[in-house]
Amino acid sequence: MARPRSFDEAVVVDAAARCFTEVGYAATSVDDLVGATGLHRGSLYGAFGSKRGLFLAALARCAEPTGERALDLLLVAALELAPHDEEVRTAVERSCAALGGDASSSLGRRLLERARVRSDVPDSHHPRTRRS
Amino acid sequence: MARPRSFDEAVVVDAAARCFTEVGYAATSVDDLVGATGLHRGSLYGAFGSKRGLFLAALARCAEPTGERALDLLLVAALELAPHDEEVRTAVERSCAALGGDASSSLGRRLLERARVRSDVPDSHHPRTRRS
DNA sequence: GCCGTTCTTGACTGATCGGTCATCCATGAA
DNA sequence: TTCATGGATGACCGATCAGTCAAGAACGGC
Repeated sequence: MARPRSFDEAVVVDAAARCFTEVGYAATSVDDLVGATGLHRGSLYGAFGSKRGLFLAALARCAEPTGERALDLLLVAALELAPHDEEVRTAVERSCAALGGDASSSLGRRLLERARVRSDVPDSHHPRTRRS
Repeated sequence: MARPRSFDEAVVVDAAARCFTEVGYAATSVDDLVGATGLHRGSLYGAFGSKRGLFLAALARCAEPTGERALDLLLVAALELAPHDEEVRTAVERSCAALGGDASSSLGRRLLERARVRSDVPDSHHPRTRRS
């Protein structure tokens, strides 16, 4: 009994995740999320409680981080929220464990790739090394 | 001729950098910067033009990134601004070059350290490995 | 039909945002 | 002593922020 939800939670959370990864957590406004998800503020708050709640939902969906987007969300979580948010920190820890021992280098590589910074010497470890 | 500056620009920029690294760029308000630097808004804007200008000044001071704080500022720059800000991207690139070929792993390691995420298995690669 | 429950809608709030500006003040030159 | 210059001050601005809520709508049960 009661009115059913008119949206697919997974689709909404994915749209939100796209926002968060695009410009970061703090720079994403609830109006942005409203626009991206198609939901109205009330529904968004009814379903997720807060901007942070929606972010946590998105983060929970990359417990097994696969693909760039998941890695980007992990970056945002680790840099913007984890240092001052225990719950986010725990979620990040879990995702990193799933990434294996080289989590930090995967994240570092993706960080610079996302920033479009060319600094990772692609196939040699020393600038000195010459390749034909 | 004219009134001399009453503040040391280096000190002000360092104080600002501390803010930015503490909570990130977007989450740092100009009021925070006013509080941390001791300057008034007008002076801050007179000297640096904008919040972004102050950030750029801070970033320029870690062209040779030494220490955690410089690395943290680099992280913030790379994640929050570089993807959509050409000038920041260039500055990050320069600093990364100074970091050498393992810039991405240094940043990745520091990212998780700062987030207080224990995921870098310190002296074994597999969780299976037992330690006495 | 009617009711209880849950979801939807969007107007609304007070707080805070980055940035501006008129006014005042300290200085060195004349 | 007067003046031009540029820094200091803090009140002020419109825009935007995250979050709330009263009203209406869609359902299942009866």
